Amino acid sequence: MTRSIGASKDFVRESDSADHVHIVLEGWAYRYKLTRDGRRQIVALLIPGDTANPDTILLKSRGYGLRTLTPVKVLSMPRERLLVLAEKHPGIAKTIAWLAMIDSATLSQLAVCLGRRSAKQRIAHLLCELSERLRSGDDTFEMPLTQEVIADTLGLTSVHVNRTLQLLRSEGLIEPGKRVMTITDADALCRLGDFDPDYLHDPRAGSTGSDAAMGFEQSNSGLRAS
Amino acid sequence: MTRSIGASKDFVRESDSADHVHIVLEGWAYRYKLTRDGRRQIVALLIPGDTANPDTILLKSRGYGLRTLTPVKVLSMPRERLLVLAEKHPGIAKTIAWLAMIDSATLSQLAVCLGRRSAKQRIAHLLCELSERLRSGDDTFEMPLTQEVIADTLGLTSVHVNRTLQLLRSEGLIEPGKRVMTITDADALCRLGDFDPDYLHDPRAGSTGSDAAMGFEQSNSGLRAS
DNA sequence: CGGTTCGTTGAGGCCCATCAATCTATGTGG
DNA sequence: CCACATAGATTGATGGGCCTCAACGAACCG
Repeated sequence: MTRSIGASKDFVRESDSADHVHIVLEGWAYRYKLTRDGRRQIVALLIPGDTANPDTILLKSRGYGLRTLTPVKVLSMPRERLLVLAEKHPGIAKTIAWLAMIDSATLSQLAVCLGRRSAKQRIAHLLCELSERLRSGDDTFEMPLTQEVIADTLGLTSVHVNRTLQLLRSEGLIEPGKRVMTITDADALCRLGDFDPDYLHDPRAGSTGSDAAMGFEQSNSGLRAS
Repeated sequence: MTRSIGASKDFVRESDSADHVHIVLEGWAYRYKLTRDGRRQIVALLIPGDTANPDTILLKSRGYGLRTLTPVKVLSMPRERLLVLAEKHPGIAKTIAWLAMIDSATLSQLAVCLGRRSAKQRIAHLLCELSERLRSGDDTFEMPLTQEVIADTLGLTSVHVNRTLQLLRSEGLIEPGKRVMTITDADALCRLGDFDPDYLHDPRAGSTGSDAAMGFEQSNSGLRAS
């Protein structure tokens, strides 16, 4: 059920049949889409704990690929088993829906970045988001992202990412290292990137006084069951 | 439970408490997000049948607003009632999850447009998508979209949208009219926009031979119940 | 030690934003 | 019915952010 995969490996291709849901347990990966002319847009960066393809549970989407950045350990579950579980346990069904909704919210944020922010702002926003999601506590965190990966995430070119990173460094906001990023001025970076740290913390709305909601399990990790 | 709203009205603001789910029954609307400096990114165009805020069911997202384009009739349901229904009826729970996943898929497409396509391609893609979603059959359809709305959807300015529309017209691909759009050369437009008509037709994956899946209701409209 | 990936730097140019003005259509009130 | 206001479409001029092409350096690895 769990699988170890090397770095830089496509473990789901666009053409694959979408019959398994994958959860990243260790390492980094990403979800991406390709245009006909070969350009790439990374649609989600996946860190430990993330569900790589939440929509596979109900959709024959097949519209994207999944690729590892580092060596990765994934938990893979057959879609149909999840469907059985979801039917029997409302808590699991709810968790699945919740994952999809988190995905939507994250993608909306990405759309704002891609559509309405400058390169500087996009990078600032991405770094704030990663720092937040990794909960590094420290302002320094491992970031195994190639400049080209950053570019394909933010709709830029690697050349321009390079120059923009240097710009941010020269302004004292960040200090990039090898596979490591240090945020020197978190406040300024958040302001620049128009980053709202709350949008990730969306607690489940279910627990606000509704009897119905109380019937659901409150665990955040309904999919971790073997 | 159903409400009629005039044109160009915010019926949900970013700051509103997110306690109702809205389904568009008639008219056009959109979901949008604002940046701190006042720029706007439209994150979803809503046509009759669309759920305006599927994520509200489980998330206290509140990160976007909803605004009408034309006079609109919406069906609004309290979030908590949907939670109760979802718990009792797996089919409804599944429909809710399904809506969220469709939303993700659509947003992924948008991200590709915003990140990796030229203005010409973005507009071509949008028009192909609208034509498909409206199932107009005909190549002419009502399209109550301001050039500024198109711009805010595609991450452009209205000025550039104007010029690009003229360009597409001069190339014989489209024929814009007042509140109406005619697609003159659908094949060329799809090719230009790299449009895949299948990505919208995602049938539910549940019905492919799984006993578990068969247990779910197959209706596409689990939310239309009063 | 040669190959490969990734980062870095430079020159040049285009796509699209910005600013601003004009024009049209629509509607509104007197 | 006309004067006026407003929203949206159109057009021009200008500039800049980012892309493209290209070359080189640096780190890593078998």
